Amino acid sequence: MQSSTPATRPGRPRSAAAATAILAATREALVEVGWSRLTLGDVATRAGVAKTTLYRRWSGKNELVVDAVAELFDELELPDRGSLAADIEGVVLQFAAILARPEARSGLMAVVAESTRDDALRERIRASIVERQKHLVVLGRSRAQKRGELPPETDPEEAARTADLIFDVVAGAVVHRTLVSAEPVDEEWVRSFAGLLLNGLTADATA
Amino acid sequence: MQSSTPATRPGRPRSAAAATAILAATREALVEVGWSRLTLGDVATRAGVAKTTLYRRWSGKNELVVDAVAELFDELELPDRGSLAADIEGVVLQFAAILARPEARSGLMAVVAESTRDDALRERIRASIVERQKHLVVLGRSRAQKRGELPPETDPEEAARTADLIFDVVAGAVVHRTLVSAEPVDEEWVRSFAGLLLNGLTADATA
Amino acid sequence: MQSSTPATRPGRPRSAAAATAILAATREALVEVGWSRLTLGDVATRAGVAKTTLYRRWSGKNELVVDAVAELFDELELPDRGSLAADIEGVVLQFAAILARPEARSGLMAVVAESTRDDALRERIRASIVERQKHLVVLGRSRAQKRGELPPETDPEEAARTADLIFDVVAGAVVHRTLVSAEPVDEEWVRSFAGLLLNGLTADATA
Amino acid sequence: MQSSTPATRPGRPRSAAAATAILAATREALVEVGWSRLTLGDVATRAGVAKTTLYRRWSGKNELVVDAVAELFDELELPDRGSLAADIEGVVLQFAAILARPEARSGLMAVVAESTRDDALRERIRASIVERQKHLVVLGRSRAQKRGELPPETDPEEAARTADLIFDVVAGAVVHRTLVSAEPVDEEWVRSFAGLLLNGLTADATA
DNA sequence: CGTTAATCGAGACGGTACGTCAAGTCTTTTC
DNA sequence: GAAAAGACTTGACGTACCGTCTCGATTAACG
Repeated sequence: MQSSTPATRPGRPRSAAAATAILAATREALVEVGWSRLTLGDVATRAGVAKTTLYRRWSGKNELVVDAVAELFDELELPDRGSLAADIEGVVLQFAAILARPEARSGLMAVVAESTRDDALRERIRASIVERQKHLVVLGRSRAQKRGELPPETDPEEAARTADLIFDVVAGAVVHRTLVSAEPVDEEWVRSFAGLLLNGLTADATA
Repeated sequence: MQSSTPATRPGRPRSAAAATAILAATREALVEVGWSRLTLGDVATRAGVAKTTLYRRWSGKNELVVDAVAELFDELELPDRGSLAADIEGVVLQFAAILARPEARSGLMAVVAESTRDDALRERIRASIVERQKHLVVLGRSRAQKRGELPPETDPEEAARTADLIFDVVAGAVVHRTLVSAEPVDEEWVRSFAGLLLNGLTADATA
Repeated sequence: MQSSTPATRPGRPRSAAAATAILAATREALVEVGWSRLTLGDVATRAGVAKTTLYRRWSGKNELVVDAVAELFDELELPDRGSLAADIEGVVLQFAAILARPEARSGLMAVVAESTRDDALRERIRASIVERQKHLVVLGRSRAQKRGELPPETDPEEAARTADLIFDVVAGAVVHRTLVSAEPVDEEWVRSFAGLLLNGLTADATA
Repeated sequence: MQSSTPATRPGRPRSAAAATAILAATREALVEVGWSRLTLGDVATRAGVAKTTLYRRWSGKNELVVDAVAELFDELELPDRGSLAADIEGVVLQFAAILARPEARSGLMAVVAESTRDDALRERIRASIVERQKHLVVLGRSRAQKRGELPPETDPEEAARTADLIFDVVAGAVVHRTLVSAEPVDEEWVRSFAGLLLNGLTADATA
């Protein structure tokens, strides 16, 4: 039944603590020196681990940082705030808060940049970060539909396309505001943005 | 008065052709090897120039790539297509076409990533790329106002904030769709996105 | 009396075959990759043995190779060819034949080199290789004395010194010819060398 | 006429001081840590030079050590001591004195060992060390011939073969005595050895 | 028309990090 | 308790670029 992961392999098992320490050390190094000056040797030292141990588990800097950053986004959640507008504002603020942390800022765009020439890396980003958070959009919509704020979807394919569009707009806008425009994602901006998005969605539905 | 750019400095003047050749070589290298494998030595060789010459004019890889990529975005323009929706769709498609080119994909996100820890670099990006294209938003809006599609703005400060918001939403969404989701910005997606944006803007205005 | 090899010790007994396999694997590896690229991990793999087993019996590469090479020199013997000249020529040719084998060439000088900074290793080489073959000189001399080719020795201490000298001259000349000058030890050279040595010894004796 | 070595090549010329410092540092390191623990990084540090500078000029540890050791043997000379016996004893003592120095002991046998699997290295050793010192044999012989201690040679090819034989015997015996037998090359041993050699040569000539 | 001074090419330089490899140890389960 | 298996720490490897430097050789404007 569990044959894919044999109960016990021969030889000394991999230290479970090492992975944790390495990812934490990676984030620590991202905070202190940023992506481009981050070296795997330094990460290994910080984690109290040999460089070879690190290379045994990750194929390089890119993959390591994706995993280290992905854990940050697992904090995101969507508490029910009573209205679609409030839910959007809430999750946007959470997202912005994560992006404000230097370990995310430094690493995220860098691996996205690298992924433009590395399909495996892009897939890893998609699987570890993007897809893992996309459920928030689906959850928010279904709540809004229950509340009657949005009409029930008819075509499931169309629904998936819209979810993707919303995700691109929300994530893209917040990232661009934060990293490119370098302006704060404060309550005022979030209200404007959520208003724009909400009107777009509801008007769009009736159009 | 001529102190800012002295008419003639003593000594041999800098070769005008060199700068052009270097920027072209940079884009060529970006296409072939991407950002992370791009080396200034290679760029110099491609440009038929000594490394010294390159360093005399740019302080490093980041600054060089910003300049090389910035030129790409100067192609953007906003021909009058008769309606706000058509104008938005047109410029989004143009923007997506540039982002589809490997010299832009590889370089743009990378320098943005670097800029999270380098204020001078971020300012250079803002000045060379972001601000230089933001006029498109202003131009589009004023056209739409003339056509009566959008109400005239009352508060100029509010107008500037809205222009920034629109820019972040448009640029962010297209970049995210292209580089993170890695899905094509085709006519269907553009229509959906422009619809969302347009409804958001007009409904927002009347709300 | 059985204390040296207790009939049954607790636990799994050491495999007797392992030592043989390891030494053979060492020689095999010496032939294929030479001393400097020989790794204990590779030897263990070739011998079908875990690295741990190897380290349990030898303290390192040097000791292992000394043992592996020493076995080669046990082939040397001194059949009675009827005259001192013929005996010298015979043993020199045998010695040269062993030195011509890659497992000896690669390993022998390397461990000698290491032994210049490792007294224990030098002693191991002396005991395993040098002293074990020095009896050939003594045997050859006593035969020549019986034949009347050499006068009987008077001072046993002087006799030991002369034996050492002969050994150094013979072994040194052959090694130097083979490994440094990289010229073949063919019959012509052996005849010249044996002639030189024989004249030196007999003239020296009468002088 | 001097086109083989162009007067000035383009680019920054190589530092002359670097080569000197590197070879001296190599010998220093040989003394302190020996061959097997000698690392090129350490040599570079000791020489106050970057590792790359070292690799730009030598292809590896072997070649570097050959050059470093070769310089030691340039001290050898053959002052006229009045008789062939005295000349031999003198040069043997000089040779032994060099071999007694740890920088020679550690390095010499090691590169010879390596050369058993590297033809280019063996050739380098031959050219830098062996051939460069072989003239001592030729010089000693011609002096002895002038003195009437040795008959004039008739066949030049035979003369060359004999010179090679003598070199192998002398160098081989001293090296073996010093490094393998690990016994001192003192005046007593040298007298015995020179006697053996001298008798062998003169008797050989009359045989 | 010959200074003069900054440019240009070339390439060596001191560094830093790379990703790999082997050494020798330690921690598992199996025999 | 020895053995096979393999993860572990350590440290050197040889390479690639970095950004700086030192050369001789141009190349203009200025005197």
